[in-house]
Amino acid sequence: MKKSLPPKPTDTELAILRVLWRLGPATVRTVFDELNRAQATGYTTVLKMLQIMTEKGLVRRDESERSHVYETTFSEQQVQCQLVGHLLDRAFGGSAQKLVLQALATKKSSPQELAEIRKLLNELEGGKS
Amino acid sequence: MKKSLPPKPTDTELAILRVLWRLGPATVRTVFDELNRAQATGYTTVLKMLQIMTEKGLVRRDESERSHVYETTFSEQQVQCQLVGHLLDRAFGGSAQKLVLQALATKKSSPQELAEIRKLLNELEGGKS
DNA sequence: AGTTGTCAACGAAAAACTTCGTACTTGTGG
DNA sequence: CCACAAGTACGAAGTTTTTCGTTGACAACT
Repeated sequence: MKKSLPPKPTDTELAILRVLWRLGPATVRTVFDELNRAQATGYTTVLKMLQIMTEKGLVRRDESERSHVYETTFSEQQVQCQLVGHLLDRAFGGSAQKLVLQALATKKSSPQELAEIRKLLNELEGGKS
Repeated sequence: MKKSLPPKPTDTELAILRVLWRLGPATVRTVFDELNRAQATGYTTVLKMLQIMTEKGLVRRDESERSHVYETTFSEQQVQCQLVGHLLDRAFGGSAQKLVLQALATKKSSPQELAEIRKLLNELEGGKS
């Protein structure tokens, strides 16, 4: 079974995807309003982006209503996986360890977060078959 | 004290930076040869890229010899930090934890690597001031 | 029927990135 | 001095990404 992988989204596309992940299926108007909380942008710009993203397969469109409703094709995790994989190859020579160390060094994490990571670490080490 | 941060390199630029990190200061010819091991590309293309990267401040150029010698302006770690920070903001809502978990899930790491990570984790938790 | 507001579609322009041909320079060997 | 090899500079074209103005459709309201 062949799994179609998400094309790597650009930064702008990612910003839109993040809105859709947060709000669920939404119209251009909704995405536009939400996006404008953070950054000024034109309505037709968002519309065009969503049209292009539809062509690329990043989102799907329900045209049954006059205002089309867009939803993401891939889960947030799928895309994150894609992006991490890309960065891993391009910048870290494929070493997840280096990336992780860098990430932990880059941004302080709370004790809770560190505990979460430790937990996963235990599973990975312990659950070794 | 103003810290000049590296502009985010594109994928192509990153490929060149990686050669320079690996080999140290090098001429266009050297970078070109090295790059062509993996992917076919033209000599003047590499030259042009290095010229542009010089303008952007990603590399510096020693023109004292006829064949100019290029070297990176920023360390591999500095750029990795920049890229991780970028991805963190754009795709993970700033949560290093999520990125780490994703990275560990994306690619299997060896026990040694996991141990390394655990070590850093201990330092971060223990070295709490 | 006419006006108004909302929407999708389209195309064009701008910006960023990538590639490479061509021209000019300089050093080397004949 | 001439030809050739290796190098840099430059500009142009191709590609991708981003932005937005304009147009036409459609519905609601008067």
